[in-house]
Amino acid sequence: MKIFFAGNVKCFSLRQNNANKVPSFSSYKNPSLAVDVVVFGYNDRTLSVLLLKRNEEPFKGKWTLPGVFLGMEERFGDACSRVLRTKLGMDDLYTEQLYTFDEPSRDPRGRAISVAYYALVNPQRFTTGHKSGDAEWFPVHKRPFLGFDHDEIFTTALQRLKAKILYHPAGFELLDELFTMTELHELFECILDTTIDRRNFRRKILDSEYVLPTGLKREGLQNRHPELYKFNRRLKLKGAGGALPEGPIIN
Amino acid sequence: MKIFFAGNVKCFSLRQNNANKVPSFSSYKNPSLAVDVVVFGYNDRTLSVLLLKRNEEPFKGKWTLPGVFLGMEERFGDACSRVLRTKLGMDDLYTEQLYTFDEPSRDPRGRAISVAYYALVNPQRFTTGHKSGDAEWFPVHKRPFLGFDHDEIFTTALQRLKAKILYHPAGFELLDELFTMTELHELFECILDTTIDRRNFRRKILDSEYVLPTGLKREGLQNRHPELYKFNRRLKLKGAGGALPEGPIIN
DNA sequence: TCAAAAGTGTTCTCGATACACCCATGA
DNA sequence: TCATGGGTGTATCGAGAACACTTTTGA
Repeated sequence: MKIFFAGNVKCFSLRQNNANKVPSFSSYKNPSLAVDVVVFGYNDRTLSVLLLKRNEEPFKGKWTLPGVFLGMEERFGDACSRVLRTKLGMDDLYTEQLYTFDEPSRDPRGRAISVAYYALVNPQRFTTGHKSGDAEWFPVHKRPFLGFDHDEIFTTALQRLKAKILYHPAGFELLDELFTMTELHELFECILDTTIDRRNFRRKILDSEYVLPTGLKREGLQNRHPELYKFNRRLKLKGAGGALPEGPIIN
Repeated sequence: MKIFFAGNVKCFSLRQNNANKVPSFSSYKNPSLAVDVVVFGYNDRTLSVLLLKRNEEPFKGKWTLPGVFLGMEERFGDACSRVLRTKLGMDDLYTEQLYTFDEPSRDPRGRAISVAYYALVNPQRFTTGHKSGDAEWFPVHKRPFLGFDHDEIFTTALQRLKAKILYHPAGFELLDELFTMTELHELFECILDTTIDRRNFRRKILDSEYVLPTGLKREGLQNRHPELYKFNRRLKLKGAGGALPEGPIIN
């Protein structure tokens, strides 16, 4: 076994492999790896985040983001899905890698690196079936202080979400399969924390190809029955490497 | 010592600490951690990337991004700076965390996770003093195929850079302290790989507060001496959490 | 018949685009 | 004096912002 850069312990070591000339790592003395997930939900005209109450030290009794430690053969994205499935009973969510947090003192137990993800979910899809009874939705503006560095992670996620929905049809993941134009409008106003002219918003969305009319109407309300739309999942995204649409969804 | 989630090896373990009730990690059997850096340089109207030729297996003889393994107490951002300083003799560059790459087979030696950064540099600042003689600039459109998953990392970085310079005054880091409007114009055309009307670009930049006139002129050319500008480093960034200016720098 | 929300249309303005022209310099 | 790039001005067009009116529904 050989440690490179003598005098400064590195996060790897090499073993010579006899079969071929490619050496291989011996996994040894590396920081712990974790995934933390900012789960955003939208319901009742409110953007919320799902938090777990810790029942172990450190930060026992504090609210934190759900997370897990990475499996030795596992990918971060899979660990993220595992958090959602195991701890929250959620499947098939929109998820995106956010940022990697590595402040050495972020976990008092020792060096732990967290690759943060965020997920978008329509909470009505998962009203029952939490595996963990300690999970609770908090409106983003009324959330408690979080343990670890999770306040920073959350803030980064919210900032990313705000920037994202302007250029990418991710926001639709927060709504039901069918939704009215007013519901979509309120969602954008809520996430961006601003007001948008209702009529200009409608025209902008309809002129784009993000949304398809269904001919159905939402009934049972006290007023005129609004038309129901659905997200156009066959939309071809243009722009930088197919990652972005041609222009902003709204301004 | 106790391994949680028995039957599925996790990337951490806990030791009870007797002094208080906070357990601590024993660093053990975790994937190797590395930092890889996409160094962008702009010179002679060309955007280039700095690559290193490997003289060890795996990928011996192939070009790769410069990188290092993370020190046990080191932060990724510091490791990134260490790459630039130690391997390339560069200091004080604009750097930004890009993405974390974790494909299990990305390194044939074993599980290795790479947190990728990109850096912007004016190559003329570092024409001499490479610590490594195997470093070479390649125009981004004439680069060779890279070892490991570094083609994917590079592509992600270029995509990010293109999106970034539209909304954030990062591009200035690629130019000299003083630059002409034409040089700035050519930089944007080069990175975005498009043509921009020279006169509209000038007005847009001057109407913004990204650039300050110096009263100096670039002399020694064969034509009219163009005015020199400098980047306005006291610019207050507005928008989402101070991360973004009010609107796009150009469209 | 009335309140409340949904749906449609019009005007105005500002910024982006597409241009043409003059100026300064060294060869 | 001329080629070359630098600097300035202007007309046009379209998208976005501001805003008013009609329609549908249940109470």
